[in-house]
Amino acid sequence: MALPAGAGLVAYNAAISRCARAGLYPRALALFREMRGRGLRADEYTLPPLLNSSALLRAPPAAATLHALLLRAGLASHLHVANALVDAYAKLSRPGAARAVFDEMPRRDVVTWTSLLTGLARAGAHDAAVRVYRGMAAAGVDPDEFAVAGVLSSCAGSTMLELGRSVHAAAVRLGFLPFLSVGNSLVSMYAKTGALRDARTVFDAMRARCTITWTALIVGYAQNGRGRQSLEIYTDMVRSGCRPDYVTFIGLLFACSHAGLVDAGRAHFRSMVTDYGIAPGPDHYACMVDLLGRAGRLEEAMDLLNRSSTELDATVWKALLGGCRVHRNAELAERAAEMVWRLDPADAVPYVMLSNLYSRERRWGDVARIRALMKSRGVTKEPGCSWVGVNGVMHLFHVEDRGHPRAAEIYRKVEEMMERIRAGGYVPDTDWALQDEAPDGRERGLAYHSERLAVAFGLLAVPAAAPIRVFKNLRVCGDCHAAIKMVAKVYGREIILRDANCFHHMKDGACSCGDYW
DNA sequence: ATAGGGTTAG
Repeated sequence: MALPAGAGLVAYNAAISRCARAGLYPRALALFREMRGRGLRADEYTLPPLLNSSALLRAPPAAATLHALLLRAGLASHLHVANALVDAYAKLSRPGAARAVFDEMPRRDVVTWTSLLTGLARAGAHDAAVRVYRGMAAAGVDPDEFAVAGVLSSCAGSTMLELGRSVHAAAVRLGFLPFLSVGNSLVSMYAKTGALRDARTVFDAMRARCTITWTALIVGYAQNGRGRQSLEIYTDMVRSGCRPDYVTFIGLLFACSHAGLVDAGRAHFRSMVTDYGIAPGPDHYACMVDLLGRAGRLEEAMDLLNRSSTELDATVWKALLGGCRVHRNAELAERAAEMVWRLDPADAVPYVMLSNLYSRERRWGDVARIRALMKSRGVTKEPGCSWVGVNGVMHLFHVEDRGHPRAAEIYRKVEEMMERIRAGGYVPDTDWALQDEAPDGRERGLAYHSERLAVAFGLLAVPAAAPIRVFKNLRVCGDCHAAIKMVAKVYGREIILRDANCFHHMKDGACSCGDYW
């Protein structure tokens, strides 16, 4: 089929490797079948590019077959083969399998550790990834620039600013700053942990920048409520001769969306296609729908979707659902929810969104109906939790959580907070009571949502001069948003709340998100 | 002839 009849093992290995490098993964696997058909056995040079190809093709069966084959061939203890296997499982989002291979290895090097680390990070297991980074150091393996870039990404993902700073210091010491990947992940880490000024400082100090660097900064500014500056940075990027890519436009449209810049968003969407030849993907449509939906242009959003040529995914419809919720369009919301249910039946978001919408409309019968539907379909919502870092220690809170050692004090602080903001004119909005509920499905009051507990603890434990940095795994509840904004004003504190959607820099009673989230 | 990295909305 491809190689001459007498081709030997070395010729096949070389050909397979070339294909894998060139991104011709199916061809690499086909060559392997051909090779086996001719009675040649894979060796330690054959397997790594094959494992890599099957992982990048998202072909778990192929990877599993290769795994079985290398076990039979006695190649499992070969370092490069085992590393490739760890990485393949990591790329296939199977961190458990990657870990199992890792644990069995008689010898590990920095590549082994880094493969596991990035695999965990990719699966969103950032805490585990950080533990791997520490384990590597404990095992006497020095991190290299790959490991540093990877762990910084996990610092960002788990909002560990202090750890991120210490990794930054280590990177300086080890001379890794000139590596683009390290600079890029530093920019992103600082931006994602709300330390935008530090992100900018790193960015300015970088000797070379690439599309990823600029994109990280654009997204960072947008996430921190500085959408207009994101657009200025984009202008600088283009002026500097750097070409935006698919991801850059996601960030850019996201920035337009968060800043409410409808015209700019439309223009950039067009420019992406006409100036850069990038076909809009579902991600871009989701951003555009978000942008138009926020502005109340739900019809235009639907129109855009109807004219789209790509296959739309659940995120697009969830974005539409978000717009419907804000602009209280129940009819369209139901259609959007139907689409999400079709594409991603296990997702709790449409239920929560619809339930919020109905409860704001005081349609309690529909609220009950949605809740029953969710229950009958066995869909469960991820429990909400918030955390706040004090002296490098994360304090985690759930709804009505009394597990913290200082719980009594924290609850007293919440009471005090509520009293003071009521005096300042805050009125509780009980329509949001359904946003966060205990796992047993019982409705709860608003007073002890996890974000309030975390803010109360922040008031107690964070030095007065420092901002209180609170993180939440889901979107902040609307009532908590209003309450915490007022807390920031009444207590004269800066509160930086990062939720699943964006940053909320709250100061003097205002929020950087512009009250849309 | 072989293995690992950084940016990505909701």
